[in-house]
Amino acid sequence: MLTTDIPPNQTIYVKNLNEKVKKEELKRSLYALFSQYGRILDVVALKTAKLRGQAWIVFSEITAASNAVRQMQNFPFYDKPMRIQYAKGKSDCIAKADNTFVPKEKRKKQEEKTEKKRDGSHAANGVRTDNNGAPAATYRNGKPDSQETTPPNNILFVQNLPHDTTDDMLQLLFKQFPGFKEVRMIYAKPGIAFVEFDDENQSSTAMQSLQGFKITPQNSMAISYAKK
DNA sequence: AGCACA
Repeated sequence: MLTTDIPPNQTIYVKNLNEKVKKEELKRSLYALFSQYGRILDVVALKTAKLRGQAWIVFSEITAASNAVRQMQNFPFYDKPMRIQYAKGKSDCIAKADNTFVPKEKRKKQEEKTEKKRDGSHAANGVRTDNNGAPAATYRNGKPDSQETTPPNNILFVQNLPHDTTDDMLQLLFKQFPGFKEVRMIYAKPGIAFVEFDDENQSSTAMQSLQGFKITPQNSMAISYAKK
């Protein structure tokens, strides 16, 4: 029996996570890593005995979840390969948007009755406030204007990072692009970093893909070429 | 291994 007999869900269930990573950092890194597949509505992680080492990532689209399940399968994350499946149930933030949310007390045997269609209430706005309808990432957009100000460089200059961003978090994001060499955080100046590639074609690809990428809902990465 | 939303 494969782990794939769970029906597709817009929420993915990730296990075999490194349990030493603190919860907030874990959530931020997961958000950063998985935003490349689509808009993320919520990331849930608990550190209780039963639930540590696991997380749920809620996408706005099932297709995003499917791609994430396939493409990030066994991805080495904090030195452990991620094991990814579809979640078994529906996430609360989705249920709230659905109006099918049942507060915690009557969680026991709650099954949906055969309601065919609730007209009117589609695309409900009850979704969590995490990202106010802003795109999770602008990785499909063309050239940012920061590109026009400084001539191309194999080293990128990244700004507007959360102040507790670590090299590893940035590395997770940038190392997916060919030619990645290294990340250098400037700890004396929180919020910025340099990311080096082998050549400027590669740095430019990474820049366009990650331009505006939201590491947190408040922090869109601003990427430009480093000055020579 | 472990499927929740404090």
